Amino acid sequence: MTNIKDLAQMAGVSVATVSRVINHHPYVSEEKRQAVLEAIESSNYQQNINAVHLSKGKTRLLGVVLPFSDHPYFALLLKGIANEALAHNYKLVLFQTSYMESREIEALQMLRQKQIDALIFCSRSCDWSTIEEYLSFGPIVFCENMTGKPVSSTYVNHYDVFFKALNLLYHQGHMQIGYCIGRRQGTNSRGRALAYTDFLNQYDLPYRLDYIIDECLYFEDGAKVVKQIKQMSSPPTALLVTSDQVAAGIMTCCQKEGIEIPDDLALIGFDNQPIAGMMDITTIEIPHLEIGKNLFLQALNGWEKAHQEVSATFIERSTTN
Amino acid sequence: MTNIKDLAQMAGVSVATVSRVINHHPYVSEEKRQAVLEAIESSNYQQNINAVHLSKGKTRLLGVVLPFSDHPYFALLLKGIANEALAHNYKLVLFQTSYMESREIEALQMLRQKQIDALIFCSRSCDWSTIEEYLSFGPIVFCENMTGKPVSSTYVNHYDVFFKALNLLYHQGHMQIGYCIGRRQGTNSRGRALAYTDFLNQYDLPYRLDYIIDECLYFEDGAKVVKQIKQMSSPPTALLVTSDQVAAGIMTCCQKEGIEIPDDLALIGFDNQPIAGMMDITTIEIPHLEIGKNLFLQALNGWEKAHQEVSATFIERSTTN
DNA sequence: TTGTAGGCGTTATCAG
DNA sequence: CTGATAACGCCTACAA
Repeated sequence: MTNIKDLAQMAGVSVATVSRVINHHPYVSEEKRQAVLEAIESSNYQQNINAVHLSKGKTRLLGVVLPFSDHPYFALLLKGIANEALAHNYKLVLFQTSYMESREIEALQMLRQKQIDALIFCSRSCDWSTIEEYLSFGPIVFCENMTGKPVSSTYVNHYDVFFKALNLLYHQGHMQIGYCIGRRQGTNSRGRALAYTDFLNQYDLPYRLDYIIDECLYFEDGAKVVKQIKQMSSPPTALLVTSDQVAAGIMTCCQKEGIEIPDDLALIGFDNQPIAGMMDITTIEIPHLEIGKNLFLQALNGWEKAHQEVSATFIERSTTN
Repeated sequence: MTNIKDLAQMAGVSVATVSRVINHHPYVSEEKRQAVLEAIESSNYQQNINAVHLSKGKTRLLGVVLPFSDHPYFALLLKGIANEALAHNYKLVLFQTSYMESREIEALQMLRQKQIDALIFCSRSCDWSTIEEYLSFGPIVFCENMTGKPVSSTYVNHYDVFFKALNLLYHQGHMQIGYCIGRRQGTNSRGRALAYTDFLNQYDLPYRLDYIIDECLYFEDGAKVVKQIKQMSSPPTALLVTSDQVAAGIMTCCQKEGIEIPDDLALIGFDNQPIAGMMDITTIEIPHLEIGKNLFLQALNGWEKAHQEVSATFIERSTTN
């Protein structure tokens, strides 16, 4: 492997000059520049990026923490981040955590050790106190409302969105509304849970534990939901489903089981994924790509803390009355 | 940021000794070890990983090239790789290419610049001649049959699998068989195309261009397929669909359109994804996780070239006769 | 415009 | 067992 020292010798200049032409610095005579360029060409020179990293203290590597990449929500977030990273010549290091705290800590460690310049948490399991220990090692940004904390965040106000959706169903005549969610933990899920209880209180509706169905992530989870509903003596007449995939699965199963949609069961999905369009599912669109883009930019400008709320759009289709 | 020089001073030893205890080398007196450990503790020392990389010439970073991560096939491959990477304390750098050659080349460049130790191509667009230029910079492994080339590969014999599936359909009485595929390019797709034409020739069946439907990747693409089929004067009676997601989409649309499955249209999916189980779709199981694991191991043991064929399993369910 | 030399933080070799 | 010291390859004052 030839290095800049070799190049310097070949071109009859100093290493500094070689470095200058490599990094497109001004103040290099055209003559020497050509000599260096020629040396690079003929020697098949390749910069050792690790040396650059060591010297500069930066890697142009950005960490992305997410539980799994095969769920459309995270896959789209990832795509949004990746697009912007590409534009800024950054690469992504992926941390698939399965919600395991230990893997999140691995990511934080890499930040601490300077192997990545910044870190994006698309979702997290660890406490804020854990995060706090690593704040000084580089920018850490979040896809959940972190207002008040000394970090940046881009998020959807899930409380609001949920509350509005519930109200909408209520005004369509539904008194028995349930919801399906991926997991109960997490800021976003808790925001939704709060909206749900607040909604129930507002209209003096009973809180029914079995109206909340969790671990709903994929299409096939729709089967589980329908099965559970069928066993209820007084099933919900409407369901808020936090993923269009699951909503589609529910719809498919309902057809088999003879449950009419929306008459027997109204459905509101989330994300406005293509599958929702195809199956004509009422849904709430979340601008994943935009969120991903913003997360990246916040990570890039780590010093200026900001909290950006993005809005969701209601898209009415045939699964609501 | 304190470094090992500082530690050495604090502990009253040399940097070499500090390095030894950090790297758990033998031959360090317990006394000095303790001194160093204390210094590390009190100084909140953190190793600068970039310096280690430069010194060792390795990064414990592995590149993974795939077109998109939101497709179950690639997401599962990725998961398999990630699992094994975790076990070996490697991290993954993701290259989402959208089949763009330029991004594949970025990945190859990172290998050349030693920012990653090895590279896995889950799918590729670039020519072998391009790959060839980078062979000397580190292990490159493929998820397609690369027998004869000086690299490692783990793959499914798609020709065989396709041929067998077609024969099965034929012996169930189907003479008009079509197939849906993600894209026409790529070794795997070409293997399937070849199996298809060989099959047709074997039974002297006509080659109908419109029986081959490409760009079928997601559930929602099923709508497109059904629409196309409905327009044909003589539609296929059976369809080989290279993704269960798409097969499920087709099935869903067929129900709407009153097309009976399997009587009007038999369906064989691919991958044995959960959705296939839920919808009782006949499918061909591919051991993605195992393939991912093997790809990782091949990348790790880059010097020994190997080509491993993994087998697929036929799972008969209700979408075939 | 150019070159020298020191620094980035570790690892590893080689004497002792 | 331990410590100098030379790599690793590049960047960048600083001096010329």
